Amino acid sequence: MFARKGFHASRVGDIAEEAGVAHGLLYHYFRSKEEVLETIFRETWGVLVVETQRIEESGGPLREQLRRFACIYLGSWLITPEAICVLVREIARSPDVGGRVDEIGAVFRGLARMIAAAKSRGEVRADCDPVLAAWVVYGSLEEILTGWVLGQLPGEEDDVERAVSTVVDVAHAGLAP
Amino acid sequence: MFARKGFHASRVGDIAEEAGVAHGLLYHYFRSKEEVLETIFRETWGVLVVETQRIEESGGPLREQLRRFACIYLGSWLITPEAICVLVREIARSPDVGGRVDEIGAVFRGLARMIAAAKSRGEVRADCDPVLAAWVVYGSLEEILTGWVLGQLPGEEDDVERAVSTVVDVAHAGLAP
Amino acid sequence: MFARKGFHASRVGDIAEEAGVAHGLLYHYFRSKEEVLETIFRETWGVLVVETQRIEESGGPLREQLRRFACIYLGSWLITPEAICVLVREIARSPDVGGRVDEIGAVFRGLARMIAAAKSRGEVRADCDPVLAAWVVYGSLEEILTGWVLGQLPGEEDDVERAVSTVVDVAHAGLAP
Amino acid sequence: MFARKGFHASRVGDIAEEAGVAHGLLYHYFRSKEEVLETIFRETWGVLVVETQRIEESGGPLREQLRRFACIYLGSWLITPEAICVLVREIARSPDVGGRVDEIGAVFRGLARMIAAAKSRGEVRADCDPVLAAWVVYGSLEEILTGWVLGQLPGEEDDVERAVSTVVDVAHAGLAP
DNA sequence: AATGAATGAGTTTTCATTCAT
DNA sequence: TATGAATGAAAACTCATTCAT
Repeated sequence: MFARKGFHASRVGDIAEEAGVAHGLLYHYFRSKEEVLETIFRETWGVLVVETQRIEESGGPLREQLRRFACIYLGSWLITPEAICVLVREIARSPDVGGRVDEIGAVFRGLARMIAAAKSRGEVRADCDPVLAAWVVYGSLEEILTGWVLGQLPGEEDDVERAVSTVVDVAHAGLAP
Repeated sequence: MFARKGFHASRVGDIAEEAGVAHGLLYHYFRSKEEVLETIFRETWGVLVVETQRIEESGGPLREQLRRFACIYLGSWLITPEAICVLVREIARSPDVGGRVDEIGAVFRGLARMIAAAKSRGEVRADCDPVLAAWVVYGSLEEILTGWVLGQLPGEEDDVERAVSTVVDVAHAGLAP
Repeated sequence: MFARKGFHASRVGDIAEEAGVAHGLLYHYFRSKEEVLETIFRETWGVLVVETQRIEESGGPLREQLRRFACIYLGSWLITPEAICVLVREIARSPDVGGRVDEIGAVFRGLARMIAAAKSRGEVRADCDPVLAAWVVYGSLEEILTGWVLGQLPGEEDDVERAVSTVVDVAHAGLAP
Repeated sequence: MFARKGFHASRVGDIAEEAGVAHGLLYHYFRSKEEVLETIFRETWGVLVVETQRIEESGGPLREQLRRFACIYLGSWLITPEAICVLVREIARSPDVGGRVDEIGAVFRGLARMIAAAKSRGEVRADCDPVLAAWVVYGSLEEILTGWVLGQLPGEEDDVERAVSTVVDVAHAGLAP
């Protein structure tokens, strides 16, 4: 529902109808409509957080890490496009991100640490701020997701692969000394 | 109002109060609350569209064009931060972008044309898709704006300059052959 | 405006626009929108009141009086159809007739007196209540006007003549001893 | 509520209060305030339509049919005076009859057919147009209802009987050859 | 006489949420 | 678990009316 109509335009009744239950029942499982969104966010984003950690911990050359990160991130479009819709449109920049900023930050910080580590290994230019670089890389990925969500960019399986390569190529070459 | 509380949380009465008039008067000048947002979008985005065109037409090396583009785009944060807030949070990815997708697309297409032209001049790698590259570059910029809007990234004058340099460096090096 | 859209659906601005002036000017000539309706009523109805009095005073056989009454009443459709629209739809039975009931009553009482007088001359059945009869006659006329107003009955010039004859014939024969 | 204050002056809250529920509940059962009126109309008018058909089908001399019609019609004043108020004041001639004109027309056409049939049996004058005659008869009835609704005419039980007799006498004698 | 910006009371309608069953 | 009638706060929007100019 949220993916299709957006959070505000989706009525609790719509959600319940989609689920095939009476709307009252929704309140057995969620405290509020907001909590439904919250749940979608946590379930979707949680995966990305965990994967990001795993990538960070597993080490390896930056290029490889970036590739795995981009794969997870952009690849989720093929697995759960509706969740990505909600993430992109309702969460990432909503005026209510407030409460979620920490969990989102976790991914950013992980990415920044990877870049910082790579920098200390000499894989990244000395004049490059890892934090800013993390935002640049993340922004590239999110924008491409947005293009898919809005139907502005073709988002079939091989488009996803091409997008991964493009982002990784640009980011890697862009950061390299 | 929209910058501070978001579109949905802003009541028409709030807007009118901020403007120091009765809420009824708002309907002399705008057909609806939605149209107020629409107007903010057009006035803010229009500038970017025009500037993008100008940059495209003036030619020059890609690096220079990217720098000017990033300056305009990120620089607007220092000039009209509230308009940027609204752009980032209420417009770029709202479920109602629908009607505005064309005007937004104009900037993307301009950027893509610049990259394509540079590619034909040999300034860009042969295996690089200008359209995807445009999304990558644009995403980098918008994400940084988002960081500022959400207060996650310091956005003072010299931060802006650094951001411009970072994005331009990464993009240029990332796209170069 | 009232004839076309009805009192409630007509905005003061519509009326002013139709008149080719700014809506503020309306309040130089009328105290309120309601007073515009009031004025239409008085100007239209006043004629009928006067004519009814004249018919009553001039005497003559009932049939002749009925004919003149029906002519005035139904004939006004050809002269001022819009005023009749307003009369039929906005005034005669509106929940606000309250204040106008007296002026409307004047016509009814005149008609009833004519019938009573005719009865005393032996032109009307002895078991006939002149007041009820007046309502019957008046109702016949108003219903036909209504038919024209609603476009349910053809209301061209000769239809009006036929209607006059029909009502007069039925009423006269219906009341005669 | 509508009978007492009229459609426009009745607020949704009034109706709900009268019904002893919260105003929001009204929208569970009706799509809008307008639909409440619509429902009253259908429920009230439907009875008259059915009865009119029955009278038409049962045949018999015109005088008898007119009497039954008048009884149903005027008699409803004693049974559901409030519904009649609404019918007379809010529906019969409102600027929005538009959508109801067909259902109202059904009664008119039935009445006209009865008169036409009587004419073919020689019970009605040859120069009488059944359609116009139907409007005349119907108008007589509705005007008397209006008199009761507006409190201009006494509407007790025996007044109703007298009114029936008066209308039937006038109509029958008025139409007879 | 004329304008139209400005006012703000008033009204319908929506919809998340509750809760008796 | 499950229902859906019931609630009522909230909000957008309308429009008659005023009044400075």
